[in-house]
Amino acid sequence: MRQSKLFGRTLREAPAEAQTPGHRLMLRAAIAKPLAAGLYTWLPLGFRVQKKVEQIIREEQDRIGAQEMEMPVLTPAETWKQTGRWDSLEPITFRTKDHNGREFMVSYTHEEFVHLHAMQELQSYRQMPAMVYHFQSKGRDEARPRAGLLRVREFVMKDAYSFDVDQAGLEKSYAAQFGAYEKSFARMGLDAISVESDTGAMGGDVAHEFQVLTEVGEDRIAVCTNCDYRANMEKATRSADRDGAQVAGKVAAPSEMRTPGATSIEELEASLKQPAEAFLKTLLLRDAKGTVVAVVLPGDREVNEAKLRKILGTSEVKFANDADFAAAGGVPGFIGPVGLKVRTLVDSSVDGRAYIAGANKKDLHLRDVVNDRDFKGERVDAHDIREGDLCPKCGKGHLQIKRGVEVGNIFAYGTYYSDKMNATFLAEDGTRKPFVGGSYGIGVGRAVQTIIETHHDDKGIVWPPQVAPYEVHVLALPVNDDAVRAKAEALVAELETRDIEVLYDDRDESAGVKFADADLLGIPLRVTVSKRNLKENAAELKLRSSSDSQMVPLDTAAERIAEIVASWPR
RNA sequence: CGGGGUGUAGCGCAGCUUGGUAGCGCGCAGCGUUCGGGACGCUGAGGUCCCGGGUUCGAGUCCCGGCACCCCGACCA
Repeated sequence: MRQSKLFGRTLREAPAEAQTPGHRLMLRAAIAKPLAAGLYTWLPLGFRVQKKVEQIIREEQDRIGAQEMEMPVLTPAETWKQTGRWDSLEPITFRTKDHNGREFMVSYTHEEFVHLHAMQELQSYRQMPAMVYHFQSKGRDEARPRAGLLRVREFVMKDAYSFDVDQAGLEKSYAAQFGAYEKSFARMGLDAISVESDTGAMGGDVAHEFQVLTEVGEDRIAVCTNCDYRANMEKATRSADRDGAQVAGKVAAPSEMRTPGATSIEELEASLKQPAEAFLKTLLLRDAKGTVVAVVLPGDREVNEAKLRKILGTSEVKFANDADFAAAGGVPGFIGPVGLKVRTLVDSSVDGRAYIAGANKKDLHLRDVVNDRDFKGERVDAHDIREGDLCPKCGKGHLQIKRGVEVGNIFAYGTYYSDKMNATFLAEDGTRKPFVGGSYGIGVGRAVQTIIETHHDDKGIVWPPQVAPYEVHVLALPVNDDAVRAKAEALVAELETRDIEVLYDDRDESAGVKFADADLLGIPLRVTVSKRNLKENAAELKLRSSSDSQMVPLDTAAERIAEIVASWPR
């Protein structure tokens, strides 16, 4: 490919909207360009990277026996209505109608439709296990697209679906996908770790996310310093780090104390000279239906909304209003669990000690409040874990909070969809049984930008060879020198006959511009054919990932380059 | 959806306070000199100043309304 003809120019300065390093480099190196908020066009260089990433995923899916197919982007409403997701996905999906008024959704995911096909194609247990996948665009009307390709409104996902006869089969399929994911991400140069995750809109119980730890990520991940425990914050738990021994017997009954104007934990800490953990924090919240619930936590803990939503089975948790307070018998600023007339959830981090809690009377708190003696509630895990908490798995290591980009996820949802859709097969015993399934997604564009986020230096991208848009970048210096141009073009031609992917910088630009652009584009091997090098009848070879270079005789340069390219991982 | 910010040439920005013929750098085109780390000179092209309404003799600038984009949060895979 002649760089002078390349559709896509490099930029010396990044557009102002670009925030993360990868986003800036993606725009400067002409990988992809925005069309509207959260909608991106792949330019030719980026398109090649996307296709290479897809090919790696494809090979690993094929290796575990998944079969590639393709389902449409536009999907009919009736099927979504069978599983209830037509309504539940309403806020974040794009919808349209055909000329007859029939409703469609731009596919958000394809569980419903792959089940529809499975019902027709998989009639007998003999045909399972079965796995299919496709690369297809997904539409998601994100409230806030951000950071280039990291969160967009339309993107290509590899989504795979497994169908098994029972739970044991599903576990095998799940493990196979897990392995394929590890291989896929490693091959594309991503250091992805698996973490336990919430199942969100997909339903089911078991789920893992594959996260690449980087500061630009928007997910928060708890990672143990000692063992392999890692979990998304919306799922992470911790080991109790203090003795929860019941001490109620030695503690006096609650007594009132005056705390005028102290309506927050901070004010109580200051006025009573006690640490935050000596207090009980009581939150009065209401769910999407307006049902009110109280959540009791130690004063030094925050509630995790994702956990709470899951516990309550609701899509939304808001603070209660004045009427809710009145109905529950609480006073804002002085609310406490004792005597509260509302469903009460007590977080697992509340232990047996004597706490100071709101008295549900203005300017009054209670001291010596003990859980399960002075108040009772359902025990739940609804708190945010934080840096330094004890690992729930090994009990020795401490948890660190890191940021990550979710590049893939796998869900074992079981019969969640087949039950709702009555999707069954004929089992060995002659009865009809529901498919036991899982779904497995990878965001291709997000993976590409994450590769850039984690493979660059101050000059530009440093592509892992396996996904680089081209393998070799040949620079002619200067291109209007007849001898230089002739030698460079001969070399390019020879490399291309060896099936090496070459970008040839034939632009009439200065050396500085060409070297700077080569660094920016990040093609793994740079080959300079110049007037200077020609005096020694040599070409200079330099790896983008290294600062060293070597001179090789021109007549054996193609051979040497082919060796280097052949040595790269595939 | 809440909070904040920004819309002026392909990109980065100034001009707006105090209304009076739209600028700078990079990039782009032509010519010449250069040619191993973002060269130099000369000439030139390129703008519905986000959109609509208003005030005014006159609006990029002031007022009203809208839209778009970015950031933080909420939400979300």
